Amino acid sequence: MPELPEVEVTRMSFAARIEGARVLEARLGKPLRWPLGYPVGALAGRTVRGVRRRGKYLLLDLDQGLLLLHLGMSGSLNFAPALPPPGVHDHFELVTTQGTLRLHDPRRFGAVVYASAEDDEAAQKLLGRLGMEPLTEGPGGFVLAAFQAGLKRRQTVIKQVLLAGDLVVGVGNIYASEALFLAGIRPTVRAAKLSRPRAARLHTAIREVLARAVAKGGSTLRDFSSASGETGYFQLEAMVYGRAGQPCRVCGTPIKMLRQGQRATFFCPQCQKP
DNA sequence: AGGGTGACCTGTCGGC
DNA sequence: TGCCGACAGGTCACCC
Repeated sequence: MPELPEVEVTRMSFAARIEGARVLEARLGKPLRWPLGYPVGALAGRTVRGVRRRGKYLLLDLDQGLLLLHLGMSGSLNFAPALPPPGVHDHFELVTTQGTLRLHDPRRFGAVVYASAEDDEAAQKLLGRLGMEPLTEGPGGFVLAAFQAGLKRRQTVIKQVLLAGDLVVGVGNIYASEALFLAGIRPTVRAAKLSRPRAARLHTAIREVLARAVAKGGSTLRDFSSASGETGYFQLEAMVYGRAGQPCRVCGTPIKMLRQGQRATFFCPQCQKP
């Protein structure tokens, strides 16, 4: 479910409400992708300073240390003054003075990891290799020249480079197909072979696709709901994702599907040039 | 070091 | 209706 837009929408839906809250109790359910790396009981008494996002990770800053949350493939967060009793797929809970934050994650590819600081080993193991933030402007953000240079270095197919997350973060399987469509680039082109203008168009397309999805409230196709429980955001009309065999919304040519690294890729053979 | 593959885990959907 | 395989939004450890 979550790519960058869904994670960002989730963040915005509870960041202000949890800020300043004191942790009363923390609970773990079934194991997630990694252990918390800290005694869960020791989180009681901490104060939540705020919630940031890095790639698809949410960083819950505490007055001492921080929690890194990842939603994996199937995770979602809920934050409310009171929640119903936890279900079988609720695997982490932070009860605070301002409400309870709960992670629901059937597949358990998600994670909650404690780090004493953002630059400590536990945090850097997860954040250390992440690429540029696509929605951040200026130095330290999604710098066009750095993106173009990064692409030049990669012999792999462009779709895989976008998914890898070490050049630019947050582009998942759906938005990778969508961004490449918007840029008119065939997903099978070798990254290094993209001309500078085409790379620039892709740079713009990535920002547009992600920003639009954030503005629409996180639009990934199925069952996304923000941490305030708002659901039903299916507005993103996918141009290509999941539309194999259907006519391209621009030119009418049937959309094609192929598999790259065991993941489905969709493209328009007419609009997207090799 | 970059690139490719399998692994993690559960739910859902389509076909027989 | 029941069963079974394919597939799903992510990413890492591991090989070459």
